[in-house]
Amino acid sequence: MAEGTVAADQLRLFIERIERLEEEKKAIADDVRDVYSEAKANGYDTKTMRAIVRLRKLETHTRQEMDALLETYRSALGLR
Amino acid sequence: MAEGTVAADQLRLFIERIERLEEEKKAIADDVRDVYSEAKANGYDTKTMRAIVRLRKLETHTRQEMDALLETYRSALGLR
Amino acid sequence: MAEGTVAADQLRLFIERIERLEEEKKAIADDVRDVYSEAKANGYDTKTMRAIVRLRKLETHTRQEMDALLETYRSALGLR
Amino acid sequence: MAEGTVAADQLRLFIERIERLEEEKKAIADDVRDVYSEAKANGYDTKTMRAIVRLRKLETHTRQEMDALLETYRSALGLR
DNA sequence: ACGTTTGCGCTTTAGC
DNA sequence: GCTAAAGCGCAAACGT
Repeated sequence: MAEGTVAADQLRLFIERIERLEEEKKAIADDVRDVYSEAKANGYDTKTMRAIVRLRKLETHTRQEMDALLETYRSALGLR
Repeated sequence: MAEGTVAADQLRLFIERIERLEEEKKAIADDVRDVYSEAKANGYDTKTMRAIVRLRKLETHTRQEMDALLETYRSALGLR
Repeated sequence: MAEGTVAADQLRLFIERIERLEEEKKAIADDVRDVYSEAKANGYDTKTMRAIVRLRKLETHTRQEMDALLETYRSALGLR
Repeated sequence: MAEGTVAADQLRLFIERIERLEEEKKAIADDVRDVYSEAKANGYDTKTMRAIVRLRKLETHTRQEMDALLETYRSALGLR
């Protein structure tokens, strides 16, 4: 079998793995939508919920960034 | 137990389900990145690969639209 | 003068306004780079500085998001 | 006054200069958005406009690369 | 100087 | 239909 074919097959496999993963990702995104719909059906305000999720994510990021900054300080000051 | 507490618990569960799903989604996105990295390590150009994935997605979408249109025609014409 | 020409002139003016603004934006981005360079020349660690700027921006966003969420609560509960 | 304080003050000034510049940058980005909105209100398709701006920027960039190459040749040949 | 990695801006999509 | 947020691609910045 020619080398070109091997390479083409390998590339094809990479592409297919990516496409499979992206399908999974989309499926999960749909699940998220479903949860919001279910919450809405139970009388919750989705706009508020989205704001809460966003805020909590932001707080997590801030916390992680603070830790990272501390690490950066240590490195910059040569502490260990 | 007060109704407010029940509602708060339920809301909390919805939020947690969403956050869990978003973590899964992020994990898959990371996997996609890994596949691109692996492909790059095997000598493939990731930018081109991304273009291919995008194109194939578009073609899939176009194909689905064509199928939908065909269905519409069938229904309109009473064919089955 | 034809209408088509008028429209073309108007579009051209919009495009040029945008391009002018984008040049200004780029100039400011260059200024930011210069400040980092100057700080580096004064012995400061730019990586740490960037982390600080990023953290402060994140904290500002978190604060704004908290305010927005509070507003959303008020609206959702019909408070005013 | 301690040296540490001086350094802290100087660092603080650098950070504030950067933050001020980034605010200006954001203000200009908002102006750009406004121009697109105004163009849209006048019946123009913003997506197409963005494509035009992108294309012209690319052409400018290509032109600059050509100029730079010419300069390189001049230097290499000792022409002036 | 180059390659890798991360941050930033843009585009597109989803919600209202 | 418009506004806003999420995802993606690119480019600059860091480390080797």
